[in-house]
Amino acid sequence: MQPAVNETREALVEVARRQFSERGFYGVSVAAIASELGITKQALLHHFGTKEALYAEVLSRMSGVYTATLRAASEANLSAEEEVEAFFLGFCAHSLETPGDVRLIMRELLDNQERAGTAGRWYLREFLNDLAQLMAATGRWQDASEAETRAAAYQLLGAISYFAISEPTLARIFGEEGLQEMREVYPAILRETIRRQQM
Amino acid sequence: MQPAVNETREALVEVARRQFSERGFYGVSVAAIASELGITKQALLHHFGTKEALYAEVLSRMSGVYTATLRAASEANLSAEEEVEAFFLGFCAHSLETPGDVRLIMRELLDNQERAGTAGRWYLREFLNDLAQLMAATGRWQDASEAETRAAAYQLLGAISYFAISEPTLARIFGEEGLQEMREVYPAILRETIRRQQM
DNA sequence: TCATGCACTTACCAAGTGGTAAGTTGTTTG
DNA sequence: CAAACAACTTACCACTTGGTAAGTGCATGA
Repeated sequence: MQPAVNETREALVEVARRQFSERGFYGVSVAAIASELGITKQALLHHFGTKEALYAEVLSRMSGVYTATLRAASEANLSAEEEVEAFFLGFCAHSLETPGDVRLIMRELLDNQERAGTAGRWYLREFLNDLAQLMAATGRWQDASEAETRAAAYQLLGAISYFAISEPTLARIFGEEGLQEMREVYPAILRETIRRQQM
Repeated sequence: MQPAVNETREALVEVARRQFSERGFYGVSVAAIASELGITKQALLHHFGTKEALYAEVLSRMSGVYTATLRAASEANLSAEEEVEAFFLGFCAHSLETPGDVRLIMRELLDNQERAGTAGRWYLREFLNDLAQLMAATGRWQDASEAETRAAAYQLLGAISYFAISEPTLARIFGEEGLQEMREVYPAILRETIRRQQM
């Protein structure tokens, strides 16, 4: 067994994840990541070889985020409808709580055509298929086409993600208290949308 | 009158808009923008002074995008419900047709806390208020709080935007034909969501 | 004891960054 | 004709970028 996998390496991935989510791949330098831990950039390159490799490592660990909330929603013996609702509300809670994850994924969606192949089409395929399959088990979508089911799922995913990354901007527009109000009502509005979608 | 406002300057803004939307502020160099037009970067700086100023110019011209679709939806004497539906469907069509605009705004949402103040809180405030006001005129939201109405509007805005910027990724996951299917059914699914939201 | 290897450093490097300075055109205008 | 101006150019600048090379110190193990 390997108890302390590698402290510095783990710390680097953690710092990199935060910085990449805040400023994007091009907005972050390896030196900036390393210096936050008080080491030189060459120490970082010693561990990962290239900046791309570090980014890929960060991204690959994100796989868990989506799938974890999907799995968390299917614990009790719920109906498919309840499971779908539980997943999206869980994903919403996670996104508002940890917006960095959503930001990172959003940036990857924006960039991965340019810097293509970094993480391939990654994990998202499996996740989207799982989600579509779950929704297809509900009465509303069992007779719909795959594309329709995916479109419906993607709508909700997008609504949640977009709101999560917009918080700083919304805070500037409506003030901190205005944003807070929106944060509070958002899950209820979302649940309403989900339920109406299932009718 | 000034007929040809300034050809080079206009061309620079156009090229910059495309490049910024594709690679983001940090991913684009002034030299890259200038060289696409066959001029030196100093010619660009002659026109705009700094990279930031050029970016601000690009962003300020984006104001029209949102508000134009809002205004386009309120031409005929439609009910508030129909107007809301017309706006979101129009915005969806525009976003799928011209995803560059949506990408640029999405990048700005992600970055504007870092490079704060570039365009202030910009035009989005006015637009969101107009949209919320329009929705507040419908039966569904006339008794709801401002925060709830805004949350509902932002949901739909997010669903559309997220889908529009995801096209390259979705094409890689589901193939070009899989994406095409989603593109075709998306407006109908969206309209369904809007109508159910209004019930 | 000596060799191996890991984690890390200092010292570089070429390429690229945004930006300044000082012209060089060609056109317009008094 | 001369001054002014816009629209550029070439020549720099200091700085940062990701990455390489060549070590240094230290622990482990034969």
